[in-house]
Amino acid sequence: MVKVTLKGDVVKEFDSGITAAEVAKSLGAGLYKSACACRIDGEVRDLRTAIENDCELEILTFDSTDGKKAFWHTTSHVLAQAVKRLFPNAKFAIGPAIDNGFYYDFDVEKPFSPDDLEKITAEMKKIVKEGYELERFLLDPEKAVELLEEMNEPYKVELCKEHTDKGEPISFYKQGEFTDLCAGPHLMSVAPIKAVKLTACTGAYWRGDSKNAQLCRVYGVSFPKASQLEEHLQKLEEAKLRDHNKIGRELEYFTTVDYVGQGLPVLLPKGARVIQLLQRWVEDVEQSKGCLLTKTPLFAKRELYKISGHWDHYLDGMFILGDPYDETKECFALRPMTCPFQYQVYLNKQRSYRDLPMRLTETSTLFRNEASGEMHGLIRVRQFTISEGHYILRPDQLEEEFKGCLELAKYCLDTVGLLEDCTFRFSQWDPKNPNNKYEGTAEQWEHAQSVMKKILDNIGLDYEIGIDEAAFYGPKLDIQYKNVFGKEDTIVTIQIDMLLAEKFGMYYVDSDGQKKLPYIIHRTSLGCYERTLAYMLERFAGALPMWLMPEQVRVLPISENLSGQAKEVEAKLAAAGIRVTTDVRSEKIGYKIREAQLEKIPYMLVIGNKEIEDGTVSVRSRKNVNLGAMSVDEFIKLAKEEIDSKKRD
RNA sequence: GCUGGAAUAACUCAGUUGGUAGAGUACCUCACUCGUAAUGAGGAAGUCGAGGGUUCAAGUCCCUUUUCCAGCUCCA
Repeated sequence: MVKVTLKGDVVKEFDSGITAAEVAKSLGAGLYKSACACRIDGEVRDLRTAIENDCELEILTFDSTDGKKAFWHTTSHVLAQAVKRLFPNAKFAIGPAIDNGFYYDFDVEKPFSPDDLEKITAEMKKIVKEGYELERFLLDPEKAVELLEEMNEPYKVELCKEHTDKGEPISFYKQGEFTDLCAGPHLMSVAPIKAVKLTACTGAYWRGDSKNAQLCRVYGVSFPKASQLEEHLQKLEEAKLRDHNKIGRELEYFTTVDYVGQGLPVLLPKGARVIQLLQRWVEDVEQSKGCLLTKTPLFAKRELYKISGHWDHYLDGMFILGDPYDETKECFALRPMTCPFQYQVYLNKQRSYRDLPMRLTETSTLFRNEASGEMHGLIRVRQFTISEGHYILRPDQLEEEFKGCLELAKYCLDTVGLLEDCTFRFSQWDPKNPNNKYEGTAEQWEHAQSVMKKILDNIGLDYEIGIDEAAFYGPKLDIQYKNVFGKEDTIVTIQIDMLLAEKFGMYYVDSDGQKKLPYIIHRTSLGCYERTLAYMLERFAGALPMWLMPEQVRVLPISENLSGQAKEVEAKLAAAGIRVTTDVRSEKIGYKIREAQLEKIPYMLVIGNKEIEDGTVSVRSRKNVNLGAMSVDEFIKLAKEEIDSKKRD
């Protein structure tokens, strides 16, 4: 007998060797029916797992993350089965569950067309109806490779061979005529997959390496109920309504022009104004934290980048002015980073340990020649402006200054409303990086990373580790943000650099009279303004916090002949420092309100004969709330409070 | 850079097997002077992204190219 501890610390006894599925069945037919996988002593397992020792057992349904994953993973097998039936020559790569569904990579002669996807979906539905049970079986590594070779699956053979040296048996899952190499866990049967949608068909490189063959990746999502699928698709549609690339254009924050070029958005007055407001605020915050503002050139001779290492590591990413390979002529490059420029400020004269830390910051426009497929709205562009700082410091100051940088970034992100959705990534080097990406020795890297780890752990920060995500000169703490499509990018980065100071000969004279190399922190406090604006537009669906709105208040006279009085109100507000306009057109009040609402204007002040008699304004907020009549002074007080507090929804 | 999708009026989109361009909104004019998300009438507006080709005839078919979108790779 085994003792199984269930949810709520309920302990039940079963015969040894009972499967998790049978335990679920004993607990209730409903639970058994909806069970997707289980967790045994904290580890996610297959429902077929036999229980031979006392353990804690949790039955995972579709409501749990891991239950969903098993469900979606099984759906990816159904997808593969359908593809095999319709396209017998397709070769299979991998087909995992992801955060919002699943995908499967196929090697096919021609990528699937939308038409093909429909046919595949129909075949999947057929397979689900056929209701196959999944069977799991184990093979010795050699036998497993043999089977996969027999099946003529070269990618699977390659995957399998990686595990053969461990000597452990290799697991397979079989449903009907279809067998796949797979670690699981999986559903007991394909029958519960009632609703399936294949959402996209794109290219993806084998093993994520662009040097390898490009495969055809089919994305999809599935649910136990059709209504859940509909709800899911509805949510995706709603998310798209927040897409900055859509509303940023509609609300006239930015536009793009064919003949200007890719990745070169044109900021319209509203977008330019928000960025101006952000920049002024960030510069003030930074200076209040002891930062010194610099203004350095936007481009420099090739020689500067040779010292910094950018010429060797980043040439493809730079815009070059001149022939990079003609050493007899002057050649310039637009700057992709500020570091080597800002170091010149430090190098301007001899520095003492007393001068450190020296916190340099700049509102810095950068140029990066991104590959043509990379550009995306305001999130990924070829020219952007970032608050970029370099703190030059003694080793003993590293921890405190690093913490200061993190506090600054968190403060900035919190103020603009993005912090709560951020995640942290400790980006480390990969000694096995095949492209010789990293400068410095293994010792230097291990040292820098262990120092950074200690600092992060002391702070108690919850972070993920990103291998091979470091900068070429050092490890990073990246603050990550997801856009409305779930794609993650870095919004803020703080980096520890123990290499570049030496390259530039940046010394300080220490208290013992010796010349020593400083450490450098590369940091941004709010990231680049274009990207931050994009995320804010998505986060607030265009209704930015009032302190950043280009137009904060609109005065709406009920009829055209009251525009004189309305203009007086406008002047009063403007004098109080509020950004305000008046809609003097001869339109109905409902029409004017509708327009102001669609433009997300925080407050609308309606003025009719009644208000003029009472000396008041009728205040309506963009949250569709009528706040009633109040005096202009009262409203100014209310508005100023909201602006000064940088309040956000 | 790679894979797939797209580009028609300022915007959102329709346009059948190839037969010569259409709606709503916005804009302009006029009337209305209005009470919390769309007043009515009229008008103007398109080299169908660009270039080439097939054809008696191309928005529609083919090729090239630019830009936009999703994904991969890369990256703030």
